[in-house]
Amino acid sequence: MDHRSRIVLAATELLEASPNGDISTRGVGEKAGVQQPVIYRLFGDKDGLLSAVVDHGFGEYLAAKRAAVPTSDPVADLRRGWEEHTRFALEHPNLYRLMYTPGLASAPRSVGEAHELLRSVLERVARAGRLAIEPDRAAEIVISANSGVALALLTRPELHRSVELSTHVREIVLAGILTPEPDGGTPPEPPAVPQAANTLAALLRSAPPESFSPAERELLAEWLTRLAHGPKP
Amino acid sequence: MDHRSRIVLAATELLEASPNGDISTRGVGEKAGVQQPVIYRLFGDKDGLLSAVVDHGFGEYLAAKRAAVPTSDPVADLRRGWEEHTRFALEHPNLYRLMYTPGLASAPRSVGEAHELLRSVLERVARAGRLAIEPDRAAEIVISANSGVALALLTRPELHRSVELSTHVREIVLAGILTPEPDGGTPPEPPAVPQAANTLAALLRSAPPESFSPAERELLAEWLTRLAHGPKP
DNA sequence: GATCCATGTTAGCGACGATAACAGGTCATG
DNA sequence: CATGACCTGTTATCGTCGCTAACATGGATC
Repeated sequence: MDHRSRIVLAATELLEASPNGDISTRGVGEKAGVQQPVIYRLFGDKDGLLSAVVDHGFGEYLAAKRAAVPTSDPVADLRRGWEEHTRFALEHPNLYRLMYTPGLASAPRSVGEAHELLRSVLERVARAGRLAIEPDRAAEIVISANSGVALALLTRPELHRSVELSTHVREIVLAGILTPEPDGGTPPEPPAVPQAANTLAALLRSAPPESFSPAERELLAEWLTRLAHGPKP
Repeated sequence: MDHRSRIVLAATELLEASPNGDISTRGVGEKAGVQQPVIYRLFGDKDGLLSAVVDHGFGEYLAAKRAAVPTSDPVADLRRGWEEHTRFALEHPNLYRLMYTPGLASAPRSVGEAHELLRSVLERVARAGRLAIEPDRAAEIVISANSGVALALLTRPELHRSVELSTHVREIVLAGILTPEPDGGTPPEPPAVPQAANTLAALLRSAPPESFSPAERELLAEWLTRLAHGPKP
């Protein structure tokens, strides 16, 4: 196998296994069976190596995404792309941090490609008459929100890496950039129960009703939370 | 001045002036007129020093924010908080990256405080009847989107650090978590507990929640009528 | 006055990113 | 065939980093 490939592979494995998200060129050289200065001859400096690692790992993800994209429903493609983005971040946290966090001098090529891919999907959405704003701006909005959610899930483990938050933000953002779905008849009135339950819950939190025992208050709060979450769960 | 304060101050200045967002304990010691091991005696390790720096810088920002918050319009407060958050990130990129990027072992105290502050604003929004979802979830959504936009502005300078993108995403997110504005001549009367309970009770009568057993529904209805009758039992 | 603890200093360890200087091999050109 | 340019890899080393052990000092406590 190529020296370059062996180095990138070793660096990738070390990076994925690294607890602090960093690697050392010496460690990479040892694992790849190569002396350290070879890395500097091939990649220039450590940033070059990391860029190559990102391009390698994210390139595979991009290839898979590019191969599966052409559905007849561009909005569904957009939703799937968002979810895959989030999943990739959770599965490769160190790699993802290198891509969507300031610090790396030269932004890897893959990030630009991902942006381009998203823009092409949004172009198709626009051609289907479903996009309310220009695709460039929409791409920036989607990327910002999606990477924000992904980084938040990585940074704060108390969110228990739930994907719910990701889909929730996704739907909010899509509702903000898409035109209303052309489904037949009357547009479905948003259910008022969750909002009413939510308002009452907030009021009760600020002024606990004295006519209720603590246990009653707790049970009532639980029920209101359930109602605020909507009819499905 | 205190040794500790001098060190934090020197570290802050070095961090703000650092091109790669990193500092060295030796440089901090030299600038503060203090030997290097003093830093380790006072802060434990480098992460401790950086946490202290973040708590110092962001603490001032939080204090200013906390002092100015209590407006009568919580939604306006929410908008202003978003914009201040974005502005802080653009003005202190290195500090901001330490806070909202995975890597620091112990998340600084300030981040939790900021989250708490946002949640209290959202509680007020909910009590005004303007929040469509529960405040905890809303806080996670707002933080994710806001930090996502801020980090995107920092990471990709081709967005020319425009604040337009920030306000655009802000309005999309707010539209997704707020109830439609009660536009019209009447001032937005904040609903009281009896009224909110009455509204919810009526809604539940017209659409009984399937996730509740008949007995639960009945007890909930009783409680809501009790709340609708006012504080006197 | 002896003791102890908090604080500060000196010196140094091991690991890091990066580079200079050199060695071998390939290949086109004379 | 011989020679020099060139690509590739090695050895050795530099300066810096985070961090710590060992020692020194000063003031409070009993």
